[in-house]
Amino acid sequence: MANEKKIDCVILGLLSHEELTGYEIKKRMDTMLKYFWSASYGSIYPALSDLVHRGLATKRESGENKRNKLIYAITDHGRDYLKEWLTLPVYKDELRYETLLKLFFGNEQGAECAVHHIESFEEKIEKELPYLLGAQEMLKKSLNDDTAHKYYLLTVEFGIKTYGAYLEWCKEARTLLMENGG
Amino acid sequence: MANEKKIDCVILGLLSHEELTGYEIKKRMDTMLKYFWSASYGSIYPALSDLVHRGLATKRESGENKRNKLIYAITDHGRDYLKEWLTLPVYKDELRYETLLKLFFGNEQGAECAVHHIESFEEKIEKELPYLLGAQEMLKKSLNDDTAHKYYLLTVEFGIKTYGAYLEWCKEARTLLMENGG
DNA sequence: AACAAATATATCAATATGATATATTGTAGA
DNA sequence: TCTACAATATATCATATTGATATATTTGTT
Repeated sequence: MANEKKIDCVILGLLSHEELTGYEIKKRMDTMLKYFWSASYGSIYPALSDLVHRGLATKRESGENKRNKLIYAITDHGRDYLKEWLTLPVYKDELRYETLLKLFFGNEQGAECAVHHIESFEEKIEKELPYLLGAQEMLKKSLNDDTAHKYYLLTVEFGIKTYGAYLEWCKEARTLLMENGG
Repeated sequence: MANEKKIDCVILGLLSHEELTGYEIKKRMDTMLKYFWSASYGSIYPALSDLVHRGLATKRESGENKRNKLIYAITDHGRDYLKEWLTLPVYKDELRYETLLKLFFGNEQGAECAVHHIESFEEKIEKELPYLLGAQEMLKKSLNDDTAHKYYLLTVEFGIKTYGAYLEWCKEARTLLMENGG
């Protein structure tokens, strides 16, 4: 077992907290994990089928409606798999910032264009930061309710720290670009 | 023109600075861009062929050896393409940190395991930071030699700022995990 | 001359994205 | 009650990319 499909691990991780549908898994990722991970439906649904196939998760239909929700739960086997993955060394931490890419090649278009990208980046960060601060406050209060909260808090504080650094950098970068000509 | 293949844009960006072989392109990415972007040979070589096919780059053989290097250069058409992409709004900035993922689900294995991942992360950052600081110093000195250096410096300083924030966070995170039990 | 390391190109199965199609459920307002 | 819209929910697929690997050449070292 080395270099597992990441999507399997994220899904099992989320299922280790609670039973979820594919749609809910996507929502969890787009809110709680969005600061350091993402995935598309195109990987989630096939992965769920595969996990059930391999006995790492179970699928059951909920309710008695026309079209039932498909609710997935982790199995003991799945939990073992997750636990093993958690102990393995991290394979890769990766940044994929298009903003930085456009900036690196910024000389081709000039300072005005670069400053504009930095401003957009800044706005996006400033918009998201309050949610992280809110989450931090809530998690700090409920730290004793659930031992898992400590781990959520850690990742939220990672977001807050890095976002703070981003905002500092934005200011300095704009200054550098606008001095002598712009 | 919207949502271009990123690999095309990175390659054209690098070729806008200088003529390069596929191998050299990969090396540039693994050194200069590694703090915010990466790509594999499996995307670089097919993309180069495609760029030539579309008239955005040219390919020529170098030297008179048995097996010649294939040197690629950007065309005017390619430069126009790059310039247009640079003005378009950023589509996506994305973090993909397996360390944070393992931390988020860390409750499943406990504090000791989580602390270990943080320490590994910390070591990796501490090892890379000196290179960034070295690059910063060099670029600051040669800022007047080439107008592009200002843009390189910007991305290097982004790396330095965020790495600083990471190290601060690592300390705090370890403290949080180790207090009352560990 | 022998050998290792770096240079260089290429391919491909496995993986993931981004877009889209489709249908249902909940709900707010007319 | 009807209706329209948003949210919920599952699914698929062409396209993009990775990670691994194969292969060969050139350069540097002993």
